[in-house]
Amino acid sequence: MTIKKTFISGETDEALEGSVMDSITIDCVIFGFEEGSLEVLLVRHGRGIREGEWGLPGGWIRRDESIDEAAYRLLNDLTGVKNVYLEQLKAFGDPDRFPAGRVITIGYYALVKKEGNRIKAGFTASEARWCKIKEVPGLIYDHNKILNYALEQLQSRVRKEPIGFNLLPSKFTLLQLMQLYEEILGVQMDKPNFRRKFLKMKLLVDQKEKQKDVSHRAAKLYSFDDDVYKRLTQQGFTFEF
Amino acid sequence: MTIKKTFISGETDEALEGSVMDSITIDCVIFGFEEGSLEVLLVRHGRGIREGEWGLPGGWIRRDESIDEAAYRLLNDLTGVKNVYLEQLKAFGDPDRFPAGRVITIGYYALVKKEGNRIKAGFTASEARWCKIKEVPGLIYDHNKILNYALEQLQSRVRKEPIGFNLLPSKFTLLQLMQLYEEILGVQMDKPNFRRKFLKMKLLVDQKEKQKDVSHRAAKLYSFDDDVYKRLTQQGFTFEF
DNA sequence: GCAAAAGTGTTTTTACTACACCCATGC
DNA sequence: GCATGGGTGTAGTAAAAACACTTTTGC
Repeated sequence: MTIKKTFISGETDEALEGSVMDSITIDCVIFGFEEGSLEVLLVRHGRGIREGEWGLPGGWIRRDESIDEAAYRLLNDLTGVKNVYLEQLKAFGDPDRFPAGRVITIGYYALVKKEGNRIKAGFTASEARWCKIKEVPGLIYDHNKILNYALEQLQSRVRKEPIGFNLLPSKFTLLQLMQLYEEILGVQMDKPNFRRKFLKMKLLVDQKEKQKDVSHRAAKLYSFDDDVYKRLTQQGFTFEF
Repeated sequence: MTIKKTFISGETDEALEGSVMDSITIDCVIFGFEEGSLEVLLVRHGRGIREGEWGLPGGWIRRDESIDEAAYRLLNDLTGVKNVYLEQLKAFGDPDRFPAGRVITIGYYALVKKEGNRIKAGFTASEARWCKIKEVPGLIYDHNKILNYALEQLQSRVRKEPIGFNLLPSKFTLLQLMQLYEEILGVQMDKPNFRRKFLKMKLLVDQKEKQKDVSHRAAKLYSFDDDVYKRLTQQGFTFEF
């Protein structure tokens, strides 16, 4: 049984045949954060029965690249962004998850800064759009299942590793950071307590700058520095929220 | 490129050809706990260049079963035990991880109660043995990498879900439970504080029984009941250690 | 002055830690 | 009696939660 190797990517069958692995794909949950809402990047299905329906961006794995490299390549093709946080979720492989044959997919999730970075959805043949996490429609195949798993993983990770910053602009206020945590974890937090808890970690770098053009007292801007985090980690610090 | 579909399992090539998926395998980290030590089940490699070396048990995925089912089947074939805790880790897919061709493997880890359950290592062609986690030798392919990942996952999970019980006899003492946590997490704990913290959760079922034939005061026996946990969870309880 | 968010101070409650100490059992 | 692990009590410390309050800025 040979499966036509196009379903999301716009590359041609001929270019793919033989150069990629059989029966294994990658699907990627790309998270963004804008105006207080967590969002995910969806693409419209190009061909086949499910044409017009939305799904997660995905593609095939080349024979000479690792699965991490494949995920990174696909992500870069779709969004044009580099240096994003990318991590594997796990493999999804129910026998009937893909109608045209037995295909196992390896799920990934990525966190991207949306500041300025307009996604270049036009790179592939498919249309792409950001969708608020609470408004995600029914997706093709088992993509809702993959998305839910990605959300759980994000909720779990964000409390144990300082990865939330990957969704914020490089300079951000403490309130933005708190709202990000509130949105991801689905909880309400106390502003004063959040400030103290985060500042006590000495993890944030004071940018000696303030917000501009806001109709209230301007907040200090901070940034996250991975070197600072590494230094603290070596001193025995463990991030936990 | 066709890869001979035998490397750990003793099944014949002929029986496998066509019935299983290409280029995707499963490898399973099976944890046990005995005499205060965490152990892992290793099998001796049957054929090929690496003959005689040790590795993780693994096998192929049939075209009509899910990957979870495949892992469960392989686990049952090797150990004979059922109703074990089994969870996927992730996919491992460096291009050169498997010398005879491009094969992606999906890692699983299992927790088994060793009480009485002698493993039936003879079921497959390979020899099998339990190995203390601190004495694991160099393994074939990337199996040490998979094992390390499994250990990290176990350490992470055991603090957030009550899964440690799957490694203990169905009736156990609080000290046994504490030693299990000490061994898995690699820390020393305070006995009185451990007792209180665990008992306060109201998660353990008092078996109204005591140890016998011990040369010290006999300890109460407890058991873990999944229904009790579910009930507590519904009431808003979240396990955390 | 008012609204809106920034930022500080303080009190209360809760959880964690580190011990000291008594209990039961086999040898 | 003593070694071994079972089990309880308690004081001190640190963290988390709740909430009142002051500050800055644009309109």
